Amino acid sequence: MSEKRRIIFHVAMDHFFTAVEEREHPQYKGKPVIVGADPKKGKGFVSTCSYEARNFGVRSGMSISKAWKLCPKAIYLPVNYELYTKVSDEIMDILRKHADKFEQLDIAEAFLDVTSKVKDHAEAEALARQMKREIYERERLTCSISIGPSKLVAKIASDFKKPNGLTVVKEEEAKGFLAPLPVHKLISIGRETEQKLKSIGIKTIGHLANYDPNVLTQVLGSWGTLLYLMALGIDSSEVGEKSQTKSISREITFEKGMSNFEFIQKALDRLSEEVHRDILRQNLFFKTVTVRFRYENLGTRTHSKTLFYVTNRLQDLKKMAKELMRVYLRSDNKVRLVGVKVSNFISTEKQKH
DNA sequence: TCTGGGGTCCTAGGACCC
DNA sequence: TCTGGGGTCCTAGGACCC
Repeated sequence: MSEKRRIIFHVAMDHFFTAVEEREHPQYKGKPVIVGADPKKGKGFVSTCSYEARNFGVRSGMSISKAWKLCPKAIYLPVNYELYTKVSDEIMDILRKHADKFEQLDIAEAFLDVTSKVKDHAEAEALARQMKREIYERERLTCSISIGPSKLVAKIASDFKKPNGLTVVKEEEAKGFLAPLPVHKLISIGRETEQKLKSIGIKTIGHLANYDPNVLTQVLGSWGTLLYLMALGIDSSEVGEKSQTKSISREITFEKGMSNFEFIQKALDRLSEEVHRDILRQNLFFKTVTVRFRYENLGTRTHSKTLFYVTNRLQDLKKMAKELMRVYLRSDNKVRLVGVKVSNFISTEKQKH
């Protein structure tokens, strides 16, 4: 008996933040809209931009000052997370009810396993269209859906037709579909790995798929094998709800390097308070505290300490952060960034047992 | 080219236990 | 005391993602 082929959807809302803003303010439609940091302050990033803004060369992730240079006439808006989260929750509810298994990736993206809901690709396409229709009717927003045999293929395919796109890649087409694409399209291949692969002559996913996996392992360590499988389109990872929170952190970058001990201490206190609020909200108890310093000349250092008990108390967090700072902070170098992180959680759920 | 901030996962050595 | 092997936890750093 052969395993039933999986049918996986990747759903991505089209330029989500600006689309919501345009819906709320119809007068913005057809104009370049940029959601992100305040360009007057010159610091920070473009979070999302409309297609009209993209025509000026603006991209998400770009520094806001660069966006300002490219398109000073654009409508610049701050990020209204509360609103976007509310809209996102509604959309995710629509998607969830069509899926056997559901996994939200971020505020605007999700994976669905719909294997038992459809009997072939024609039905899968019809389902995708129906979902698009429901989302549009309820929220007046469009999305792009890609259908694939795995999360890997569906996610990569979602770049192909945007906005309001629908892309299908069948299992037998997966290898050929991936082959001509550059390796960085594979998730977890960034700058570093791309360079390493380039140095042994690998530029496309097809090159990777035809390479000797032994050599890949020598160059990249144990996950060379994993990459090789990905290049062949093989990905058996399941669609599933996100696992529990592993860490909570806050950090802040100063305008200039600081050496004033008290100033840094105060910043750490404030960050600890913010982290603590999150801990209470999520009902978590932590064991490990990490502080992070970015120095002007030394790069970034992290220092952590693990308690032999769990706690959720602000005073414990502040005390540990302060201790780590006392022991490790280099007084001979100016600090550009400080951060506080807690991890090693025990949830209250588990504690009941 | 390092612009910010929030995460996840992996590696590797050392401590410690059996 | 170091002879092996295996496992887990702690700490630090790095790559990568959105």
